[in-house]
Amino acid sequence: MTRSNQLTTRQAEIYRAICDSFSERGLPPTLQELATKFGFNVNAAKEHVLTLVKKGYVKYTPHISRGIELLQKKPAGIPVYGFVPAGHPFMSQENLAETFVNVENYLTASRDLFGVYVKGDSMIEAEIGTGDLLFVDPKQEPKNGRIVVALVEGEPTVKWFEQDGNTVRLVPANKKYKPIVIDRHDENFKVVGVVVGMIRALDKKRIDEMLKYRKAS
Amino acid sequence: MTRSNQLTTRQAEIYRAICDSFSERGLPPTLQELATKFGFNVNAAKEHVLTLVKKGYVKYTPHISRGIELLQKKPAGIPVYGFVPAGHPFMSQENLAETFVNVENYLTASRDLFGVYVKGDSMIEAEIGTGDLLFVDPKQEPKNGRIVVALVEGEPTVKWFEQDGNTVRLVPANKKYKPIVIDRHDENFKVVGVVVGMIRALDKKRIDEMLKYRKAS
DNA sequence: CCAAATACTGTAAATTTATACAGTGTAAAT
DNA sequence: ATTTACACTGTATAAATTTACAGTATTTGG
Repeated sequence: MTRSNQLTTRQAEIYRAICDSFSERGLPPTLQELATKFGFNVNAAKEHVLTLVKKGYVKYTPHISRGIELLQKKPAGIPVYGFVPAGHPFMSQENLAETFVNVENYLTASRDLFGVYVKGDSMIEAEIGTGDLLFVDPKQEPKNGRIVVALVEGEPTVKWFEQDGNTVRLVPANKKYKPIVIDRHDENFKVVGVVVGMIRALDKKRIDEMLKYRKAS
Repeated sequence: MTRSNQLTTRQAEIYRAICDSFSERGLPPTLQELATKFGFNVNAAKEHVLTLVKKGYVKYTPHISRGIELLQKKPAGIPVYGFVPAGHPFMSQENLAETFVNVENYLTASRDLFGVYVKGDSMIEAEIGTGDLLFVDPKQEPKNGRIVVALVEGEPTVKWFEQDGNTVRLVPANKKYKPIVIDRHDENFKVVGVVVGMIRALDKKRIDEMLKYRKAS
């Protein structure tokens, strides 16, 4: 048997065409479409697809249209390398990536996850600053010590959550500001959700802002 | 005309089913599949899809199988609300979301973006800690003041990048550690890429670790 | 040299899928 | 009161798609 998962030039062309179909139309191609594109017979297309299956590049569900799935989902995420393993973990074969992330499967959260941008410095001691994008899970129960997004008198805020009986304390992570103390059932108070993650663009602008704060403190 | 892009309960069910098909099988459903799933006629399915098109939820390409595309790519992102607008920006109609993020289009980076997990506390003053996932762009030129991932004698590290002529200083964001000073052309030195972003899961474990560091400092 | 893998053609049939046109009944809007 | 939107059924047809089976010619590994 030949080196089992090595693609021939032709097979790589077919594989590439399948990937292109996904990125251009969001759909796998039909066998006919492949055949037309390459100017060969439908059966040739099917054989190629079955070969790609055998070599572990795609999945194929028979008896349905467009039953091709990509197994190495490049378009759905970014390769992630574990940190440290000596040598050159980077830049080598793409295959060495441990996992692929996309936001949803990086965070443990319900389907209703949403994001809010942070404005202000009230959570700076929790390493959250202006421009950061917080991921908020509205289905999760707030617990002591978690960071939550709450509406207080119509105003949204991000704070530490602390509850003692019916008294809730919303504590900012910045000594400049005072905690908000409020009754759990207060009409003007509502926890929107629990912050389960954060993403930050580390471009020049963001870095300069970060340094500015560091110098000031 | 009724409030044009408001979905009825039934329509939302159909829309949900289309989304599910994408996330479970990586494929849009055929009209028949929709019909079977809901126990109605193919034509009912088509009408529903056309309604979703009219209301701006999906795109439909006629005459091909599975010609449904999602327009507001829920499975590829998370709705993001701008922070502040008084009232209840959250919890209301999904439509109010300003944008949808996914990692790739949140960050300005080349296609070869990859991720590495952070281990250790050497970048703690730059608000980067153990467990954070850094996004690294290997195509970007390192410039003074940027955070980079470099290989020094085979060991990968995350540091501030400072260059003066041929001398490169890799500065840790933690007073406990000393900068690494090295020649730009040194064989044992290589910049792997520039850190362009970061994502952090803010679960219980991560928060506890953050608090531990805060107390210690 | 021979077997296996590669890369196809060709015809035909079976299925799946989309479309077309004609209806039905209910509820909400004007 | 009437129109419109909604949510369907039913039958029929056409087109797209997959599958099945039978070949051909070339290259590659042992």
